[in-house]
Amino acid sequence: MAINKKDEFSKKENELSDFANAISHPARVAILKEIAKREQCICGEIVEVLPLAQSTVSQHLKELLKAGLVTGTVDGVKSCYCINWNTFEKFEKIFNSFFTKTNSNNPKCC
Amino acid sequence: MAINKKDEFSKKENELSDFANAISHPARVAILKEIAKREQCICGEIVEVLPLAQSTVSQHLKELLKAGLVTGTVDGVKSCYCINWNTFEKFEKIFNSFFTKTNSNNPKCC
DNA sequence: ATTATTTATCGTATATTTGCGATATATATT
DNA sequence: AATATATATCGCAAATATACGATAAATAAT
Repeated sequence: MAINKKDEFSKKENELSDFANAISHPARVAILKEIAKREQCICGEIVEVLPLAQSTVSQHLKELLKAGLVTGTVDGVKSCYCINWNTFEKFEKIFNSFFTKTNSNNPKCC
Repeated sequence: MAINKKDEFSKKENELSDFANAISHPARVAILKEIAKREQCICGEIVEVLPLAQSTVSQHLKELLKAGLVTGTVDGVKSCYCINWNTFEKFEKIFNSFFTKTNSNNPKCC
């Protein structure tokens, strides 16, 4: 883009969009699903399941880490990833506070 | 990207990531917030509030429409937008079914 | 009829994302 | 020590997203 305008928005707006951005690609949804299913997951197991190259999966995992949706620990040569439920809870709270469905069946709505 | 691999993922994974993608920019979060606050919102009122050009806001609204997060009706020269709560409910269901927090305080997790 | 207002669309520039192969790095195995 | 294995990072190409000004289109006001 010409200029990045994200700073012009509030912190909460950015927190919410950052979280959403982390799950805005089906590969990252699939990765989270895989980790959640197994409770914890070795990187290689994710690579096996996904239709993507190892380096690409590694990049997606890095993004999920940066956004705080997963935690990662090194276990020898292997890397173990888990869901960071705290972040999910935080997101749920922010999400609800923003979009409280106060007037869902308002006749004025189009 | 070299090749778009989104087709390789399931329909549900794509539905979830598409919804998340729609709210993955603070401008779109701010737009949704503004509409939710006023129950319904004329395009011009959103443009007034946001730090973006009219054409840019229009583009963001188009994306929100495409993703089904808002509905839009024409009222003379003006355009009226409302939150489509059905989509939000649908998202909530898919989101919960994917990430059921079955083992949140599992000691195995890292 | 002409002009003003409102919003959508087009064209364009730039930034970011996605994806992969190649390579680096770090631990395990022989 | 040499080799194998697992994962992260680098560099690049291509696709998308973001942003704006200019313009089109459609209705309202004069």
